[in-house]
Amino acid sequence: MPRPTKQTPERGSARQRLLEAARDMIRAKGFAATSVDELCAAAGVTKGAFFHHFASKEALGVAAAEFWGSSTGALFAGAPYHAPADPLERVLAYLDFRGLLMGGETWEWTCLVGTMAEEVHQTHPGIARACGEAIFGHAATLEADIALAMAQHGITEPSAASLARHTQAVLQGAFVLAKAGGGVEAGQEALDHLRRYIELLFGKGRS
Amino acid sequence: MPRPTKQTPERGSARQRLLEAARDMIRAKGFAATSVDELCAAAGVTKGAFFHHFASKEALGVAAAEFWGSSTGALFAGAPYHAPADPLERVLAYLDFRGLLMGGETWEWTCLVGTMAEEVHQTHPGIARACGEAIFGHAATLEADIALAMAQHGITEPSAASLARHTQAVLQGAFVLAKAGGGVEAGQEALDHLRRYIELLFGKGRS
DNA sequence: GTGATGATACCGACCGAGTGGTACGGTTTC
DNA sequence: GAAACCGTACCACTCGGTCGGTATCATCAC
Repeated sequence: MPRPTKQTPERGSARQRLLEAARDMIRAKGFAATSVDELCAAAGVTKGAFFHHFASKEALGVAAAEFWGSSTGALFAGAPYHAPADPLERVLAYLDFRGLLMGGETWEWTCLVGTMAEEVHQTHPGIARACGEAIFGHAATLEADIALAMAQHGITEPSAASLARHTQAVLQGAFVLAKAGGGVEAGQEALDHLRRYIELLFGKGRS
Repeated sequence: MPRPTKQTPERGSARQRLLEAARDMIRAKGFAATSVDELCAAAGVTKGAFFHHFASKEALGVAAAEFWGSSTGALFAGAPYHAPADPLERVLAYLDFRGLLMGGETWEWTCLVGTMAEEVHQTHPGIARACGEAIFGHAATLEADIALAMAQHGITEPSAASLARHTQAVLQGAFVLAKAGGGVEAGQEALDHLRRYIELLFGKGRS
């Protein structure tokens, strides 16, 4: 069966399994150190299937970044941090949610596109662009709540877009320090500082 | 001539040139994508020389991380940001200095040990450990000034060590966003937020 | 002074194990 | 039966690493 139905492109197919294997293996070993053969073995497919779905290893990298963007997009869209009525509370709840996500092995809770961007930004511009779209696209989903909170508190100083990007910078930095030996604690610590920064920016109080 | 003199172990020698080539090439292409052959060609040495000085490619990675730690250590020790009499001003001057360092191609001003840690944390624990020592060792050099500033302003909330580590988290995150397409502007933006956080923490004023 | 010894630094051909990628045949689905 | 899907065998090449050999110099017995 090439495609189960027309509207659900590839559910559980070889392509899907390859993307999932790539997501996990690249997070653990990096892009260059992940070989096509290993990927096929992990996904339970043959090399013929790989190069049927992806023109090259680089094309898989781009697809993996896009897959990451859409799957995490769905995760965050359905997350409970959107519940609070107050926009600032929603932003702080987002940070708490990111903290809850930090558990298990390091590669399980760190970011695929951050890792890939750091590694291939010079050698594979196409992959780097896809990674950038995932990161800055996710940052953009925070912008509305931040802008609302700023308007509500009469703040204009750093732009909402800039502050949204900064949350991602801190998270990416937290991942690096965690991998450098800081572990989950380093991640939580960075989140604590980011939360304190935002609380200070918005006058320390709530609502 | 094996060694020019006894007290200067390897000045401009093959080992030194290999470490410098590794510093630049790994920052641009990552550790796994940097081959020993390319490294030798860039350093102008043969493969025999490489494996005379380093037992393996992994050993070179460890040595490169240590080399990065000592060379950047010397750079920051001699930097002008230590001049101000006020400790808080020294901390803020450090951030300004980090901003001044951001220029040219991305790989020229991003961090070797952050890049390597992100890539090899799972596959080469020895390299990851050396990277961690470089990062957290550098953070420790900021701790004294931060502690002094905190005492002077009567602040106890986040520990000086934690805040020092956070500066490095923000910097590493800034590098990731820059590589993901944000460029130098993303780096400067993150530094601006970090500076604002510290100013807010210390009561917005100076001295 | 001289020759033997040994250590350090380096050269470069070579090796087996992978590497990304291809060719092509077969099978399944519409 | 066309097209998508996938399996197998294979290819040229590159990878990290090895190994025998050489060149240079310090040391020291004689």
